[in-house]
Amino acid sequence: MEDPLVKKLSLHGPLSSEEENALAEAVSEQRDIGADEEFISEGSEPSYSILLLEGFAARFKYTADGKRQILSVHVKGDFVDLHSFLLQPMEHGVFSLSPCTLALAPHHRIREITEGFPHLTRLLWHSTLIDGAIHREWIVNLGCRSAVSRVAHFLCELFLRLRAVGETQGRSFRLPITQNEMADIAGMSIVHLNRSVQDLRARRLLSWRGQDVSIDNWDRLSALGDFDPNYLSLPERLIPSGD
Amino acid sequence: MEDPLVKKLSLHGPLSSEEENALAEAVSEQRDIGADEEFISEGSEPSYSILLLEGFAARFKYTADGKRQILSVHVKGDFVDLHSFLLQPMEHGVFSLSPCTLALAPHHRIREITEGFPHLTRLLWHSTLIDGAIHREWIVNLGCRSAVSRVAHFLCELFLRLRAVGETQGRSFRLPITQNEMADIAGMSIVHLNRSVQDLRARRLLSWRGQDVSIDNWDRLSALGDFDPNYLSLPERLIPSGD
DNA sequence: CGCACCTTTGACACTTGTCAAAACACGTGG
DNA sequence: CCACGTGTTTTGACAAGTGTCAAAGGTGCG
Repeated sequence: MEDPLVKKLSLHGPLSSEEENALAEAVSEQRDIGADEEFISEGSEPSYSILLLEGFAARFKYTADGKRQILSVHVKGDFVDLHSFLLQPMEHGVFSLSPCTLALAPHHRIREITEGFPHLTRLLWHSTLIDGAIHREWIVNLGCRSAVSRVAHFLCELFLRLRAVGETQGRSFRLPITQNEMADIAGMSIVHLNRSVQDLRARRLLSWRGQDVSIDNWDRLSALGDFDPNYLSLPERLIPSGD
Repeated sequence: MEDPLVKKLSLHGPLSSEEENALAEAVSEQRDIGADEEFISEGSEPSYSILLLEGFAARFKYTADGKRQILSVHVKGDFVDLHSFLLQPMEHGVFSLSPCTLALAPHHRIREITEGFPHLTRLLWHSTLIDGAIHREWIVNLGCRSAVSRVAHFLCELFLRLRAVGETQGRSFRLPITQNEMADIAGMSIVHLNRSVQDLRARRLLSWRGQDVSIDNWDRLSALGDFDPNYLSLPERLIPSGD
């Protein structure tokens, strides 16, 4: 199937046709939205989880003094809030970084999966665990690494995750986020982020103009970002070697 | 029952006696260890998950240049690595902050639960989702908050989590961690951490001598730490009001 | 063509890290 | 019971990293 969710879950083992059906039936309606729309709000209690079919989205949270932290960035095939099935109310919001196509998976359908499809349930659970592993890596990123390293690390991560869903061309990909948003990802001011990006350009590790990012030297960029892809649980073949 | 896991999972709804039995049978052997032992290593592929029956433990990860980040702190009743059931190999280590009593839950037993006990499966899944919510809050902590706030926030969190398992006395609790470890939690140097703690003391929000912590003014400490307990999914009655 | 938003620059303040040493606490052996 | 040694906490002085403010350039779209 061309279903991006099926494609993603079966990365870690094949699905039976009953399971594929159950997944297909889990998704009810589909919705298109523009860029920069907050489509899930902190404090809400959604009755469905949202799967990203197209575009980029991000989880976020504001502090009392108005600073925004981006908690995760999501791409095609990601559930942006599968955890809302069991964890209510939402303790963060979700907004679109670009125009997006969303698919809604009502919680009662997911519940039915947990009642009748143990293997599929484990796969869904697994996908939330990878979320957790990525969170942990971000904690290291924010807690231990310098500004330039944080940016490098994030770009390496996103490159691989986009590659896993076929959204890269060679060492390039489309990244529809502003430097303001990137600053909220990397936990720094926009001015300092800008200087960090320029640093990466000056080192000839990266090109980034508008929405087009190109990694000019994977080995040095990933070394600078202290990037070890293990936490993403991706197949070996997706990880660049050499260059 | 006095089983801390049962106690914790049933915070979010009662367990049937079949479910309690299945849980009791999921735990095979029990083990005591000393302080400061790395009992799960990064890269290992454990065949069981570990439940903390007594003591304090922490997940951690080292960067290439030797900095350690603590990813989470665990207390009585926590699974320190339930995710290792589905996520292998470990992308972080786990070590004891104090002497601990551990219970081992072989993965094949957990798998049996997922085959026959959907409700219990959802509860276990739920507990890993709370882990994720805590990770997200730590991301905000490291990304957005000042040094003093980060420390205040962590202490508020731990106080409530300890309270939920009956490990507090009034506004006090035992915290068997060194300032070195606290620095690796809050993502800062030990010197700066020490000055932040002294700042909290000078403001009369906190007493912390040796392993004894006492929160002297909950309202002001939680305000300073920008602490909103929602993400912990704890019952309302555990949250202090006034003072 | 002009407006709105995004990126880039410069100057400066402030937070946090580093290094090195002193003070303190605690457990062990004499 | 005291002396000693090890690890932890605390200090001081200074360096480095990052944030803030304000303004100038760019870019793309209506």
